Amino acid sequence: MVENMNENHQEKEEKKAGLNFVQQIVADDLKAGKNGGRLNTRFPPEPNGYLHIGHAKAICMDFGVAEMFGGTCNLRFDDTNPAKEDTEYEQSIMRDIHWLGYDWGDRLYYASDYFQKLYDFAVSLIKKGKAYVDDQSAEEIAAQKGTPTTPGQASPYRERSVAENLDLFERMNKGEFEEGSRVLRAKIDMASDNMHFRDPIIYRIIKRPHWRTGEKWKVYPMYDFAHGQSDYFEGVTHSICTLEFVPHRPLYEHLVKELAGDTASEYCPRQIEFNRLNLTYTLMSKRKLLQLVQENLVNGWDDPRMPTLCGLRRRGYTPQSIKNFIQDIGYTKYEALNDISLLEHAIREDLNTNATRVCAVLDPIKVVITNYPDDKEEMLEMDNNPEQENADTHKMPFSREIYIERNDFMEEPPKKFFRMTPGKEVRLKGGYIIMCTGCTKDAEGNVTEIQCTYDPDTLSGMPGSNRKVKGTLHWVSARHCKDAEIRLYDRLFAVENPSADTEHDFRELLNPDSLKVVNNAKVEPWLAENAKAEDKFQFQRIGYFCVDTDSTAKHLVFNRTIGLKDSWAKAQKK
RNA sequence: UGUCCUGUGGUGUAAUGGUAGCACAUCGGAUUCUGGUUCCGCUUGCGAGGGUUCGAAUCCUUCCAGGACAACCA
Repeated sequence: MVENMNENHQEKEEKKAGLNFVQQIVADDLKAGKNGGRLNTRFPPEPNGYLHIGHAKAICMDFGVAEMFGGTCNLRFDDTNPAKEDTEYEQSIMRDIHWLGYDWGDRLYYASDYFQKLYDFAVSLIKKGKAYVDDQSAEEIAAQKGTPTTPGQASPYRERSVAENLDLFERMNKGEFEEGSRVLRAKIDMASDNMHFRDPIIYRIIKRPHWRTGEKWKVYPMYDFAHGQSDYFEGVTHSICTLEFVPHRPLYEHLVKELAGDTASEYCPRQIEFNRLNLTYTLMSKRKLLQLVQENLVNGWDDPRMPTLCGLRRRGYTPQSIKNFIQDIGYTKYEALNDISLLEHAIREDLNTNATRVCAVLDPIKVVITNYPDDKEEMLEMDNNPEQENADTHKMPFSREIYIERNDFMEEPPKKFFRMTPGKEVRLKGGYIIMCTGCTKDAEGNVTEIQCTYDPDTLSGMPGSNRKVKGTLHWVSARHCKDAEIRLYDRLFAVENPSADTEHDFRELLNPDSLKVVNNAKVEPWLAENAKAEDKFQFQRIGYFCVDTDSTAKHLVFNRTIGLKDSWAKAQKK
């Protein structure tokens, strides 16, 4: 009995220890019965751009914590700025969330659905003398705001009468005034230590149709006047966001309390902030990513070099690898810079167990097996995946002439070169052991062809194949192979932390070698029939590759997701 | 020089007053029909000082360092 209790106690301790700080807060709130013991989170993107891996971190938190504790998660489009938003982004956001494997069910919301309620709330604040219309320009208002160390000054319009404020705000929304000529401000405290309390602007005029509400509104609420209230309207209990909103939290709470009034003790949403995702050799700034797209420095939002979810998808990243990576880096309040090798490890790990093995030669050189009959061909059995117990096999043709990788041959090799060189044997993956007998060179001394002989008793699977041979090469049959275009992607930026470099424009820091196109690669013929867009393969001894959306049976296109680790290349660099 | 937040190996992250652990990276070695995978091992850490305590990464305090905040963006 005592032992049991100890075990139970330990289990609880361990469970708590495994939770990140947000999950612990949620667990504590649930245990304390806050908000009736409910858990409701929300993921609130503004539909003004494509989601990137930083958003994936938020999605995994918002949907993940709801999943973990049996709560629900709303998808709410924070569409309070018609100047920047569009349904194109809305659609891509929904697709990417689904791709990651999360679903909001029937809990799809839009801040624009609350425009009337928010307007009414603003009117009620005016009536209570807690909001006023300011006729000053943006510059004047900014000048009066003070600095973090010096208090602000009151606007000359701060003490306008309720009647005048009501009248002006109504007319602002009728379109009687130009954009920028008037704003509605909450009257709070121009001397507050928190800049967000110095009479924040809560409504501005935007005379542009909203993608959902059309011409109905001429005034639109600011983030601070929409977010907390939207959470409140939806019954959100935990409003989880990133660290830059920490200084907004007091205002969030201030306005929610104002809205809830006496009922705030029964239900009140709570904002919790975690660190955003920063990755080496890339950027998360939506503005800068947009610039790369607009200036054609990359080929669109889904360029495989982009940290966007559609880019990562096209690059060959799997949802599971992204989730695993996010799990690995964790959630804290420390603004970390995560090494991209963690992401690379996550996708290698996933693809190692799941990607089908094939042969592809990126830089082909012809090898003639001089003692193999010209009219003969064999279909060899190739393992699809040695990491899986019951993986299938597929056939690959072998014939007298094959291609191997140019750098798998050296006439005068360095030490520990376990590849093809005159007088030495190597094994052809899944095929015969062959011995190099010589090579042909052109006038400049470049090798144009290699000659070998094969040992007929050494086909894979036959008893004679058990001989120890140091090197194993990938290859394709010259007569049967297909041409392919291979896009070799590398890190987008040449420097570890492009955001930290204040001396250079970020565009100067791009990696000039982030894309290399190989047009004359040779791949085994099985791929021509079996490679569909987004399929993932391991090109043996090279790396992981994904069929591009541009690919067709006639013109195969593969994207390199990530290379295999290469300890030989690494050793050569030393 | 205001308010708030944050400092644990190279990077990221555990620890909930009780042996500083894990992952990635690095470097060795073993295995291997992928120089991959797998396996084994090494190196490297609590920002600094003071205090409370039998005992401090953890609590208090001072200092140091980094970051956020002054959009009619979210």
